[in-house]
Amino acid sequence: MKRIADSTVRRLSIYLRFLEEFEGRGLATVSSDELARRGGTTSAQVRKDLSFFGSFGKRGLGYSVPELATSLRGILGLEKDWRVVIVGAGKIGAALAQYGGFRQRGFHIIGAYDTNPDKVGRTLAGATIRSMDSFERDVAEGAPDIAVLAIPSERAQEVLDRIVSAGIKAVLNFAPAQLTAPLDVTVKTVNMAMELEGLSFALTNRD
Amino acid sequence: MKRIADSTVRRLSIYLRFLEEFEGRGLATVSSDELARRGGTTSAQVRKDLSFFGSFGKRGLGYSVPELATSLRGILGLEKDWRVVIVGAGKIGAALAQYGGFRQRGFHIIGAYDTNPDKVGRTLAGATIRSMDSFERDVAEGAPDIAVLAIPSERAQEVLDRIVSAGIKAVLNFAPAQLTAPLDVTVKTVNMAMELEGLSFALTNRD
DNA sequence: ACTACCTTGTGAAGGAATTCACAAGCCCTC
DNA sequence: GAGGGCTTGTGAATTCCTTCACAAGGTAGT
Repeated sequence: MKRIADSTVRRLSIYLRFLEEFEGRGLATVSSDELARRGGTTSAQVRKDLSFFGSFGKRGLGYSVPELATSLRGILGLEKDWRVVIVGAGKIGAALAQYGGFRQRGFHIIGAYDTNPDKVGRTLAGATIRSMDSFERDVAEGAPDIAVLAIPSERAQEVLDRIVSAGIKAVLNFAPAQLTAPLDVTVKTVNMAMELEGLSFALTNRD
Repeated sequence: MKRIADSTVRRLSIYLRFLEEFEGRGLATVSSDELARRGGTTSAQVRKDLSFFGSFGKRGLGYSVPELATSLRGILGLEKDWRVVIVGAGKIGAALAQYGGFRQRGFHIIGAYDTNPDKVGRTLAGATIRSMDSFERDVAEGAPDIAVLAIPSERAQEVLDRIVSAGIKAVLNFAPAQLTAPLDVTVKTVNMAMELEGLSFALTNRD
């Protein structure tokens, strides 16, 4: 398959969110134009995004809401249940663990880790917090698909290396650090400091 | 000034982070190549990014670490102290308020809001949580620059509208919703659900 | 069944961002 | 102070992404 741009995948997420809203309201069909308006893009963009994966609409009519929603869930891999471990049970890790959208979309938290002995043994979103000592063993056994990295940036690369060598191929990183990983491991970084600095830039440099 | 791409601004943030690390280690100069390696980009990209704002290096030598750091702080508007209000004192809002990188980089939380009466009156990161009733009045008085929006998506647009009409020009949104605002208001959205779906896509569609 | 009207799917055009490649400039040594 | 070795700054080339524009195909009404 041709390489799909990151921006395209992000928009598919957005479209799916609207489709689910429409599904809930019982709408039968939707046009690329409606999806575009709600998603802050253009109808041509919507059609082009979808065209990478096939042909889902009916000319003259638009898209069937439930069918397109199902197709998008398939494309995004959301029909599968993903197994997630949270590494770092501090403020951010705990907030994430309790974030409802997680489980709702098929991301199941099967484990949580922290190096702080005070935290080990407590529960977080239904999972018992464990020490990192057992990490590799647990991963071999529980086969998580995704690791959420929520620890201070000083130790982020080091822990990422452990995650990678344990065999996990997808990481959502919240440490404000630029991390390196092999090409077959996908790392997405959510960097609040960077977003704030983007706002600072916008406020400083407007016309 | 020519329009600066979002991606450029994000990279400037990254460069600045490395420069501050180098500053701490007492390094005097750095080349575009070193910055590129650490930032996961190319030396040409680094030089091009900087060239939009001026000429900061010495040919044959590289960049003075403290000088470039100062220049970047200036470009990003970080020499100023920004006044931030947090709207929504739930799990995410609370985690954000306590995030250390905030104050450290000159973002000062001057207020917090929640509609839940149980939460009103408690303190969050040194600020007393207030009811939204006084929001407009408080904004007129305290003149915050940035609002952090951490409420459920159903009410996000409505609250954003209040933020906008109160006169705030920069918003960091954590609700998984596509929001619309006037062009002179900058909205950055951090959408965890979208990032997770991006990982799901990557895991599903790899070669 | 014919016509009028929509909306998709997609090559082609256009625009934006990245990478290339090299002249210009600075330092250091001899 | 001339030459060699680096590294910057930047037009030009390239690659990537978005927008345009329209033929193809479907619906609905008569």
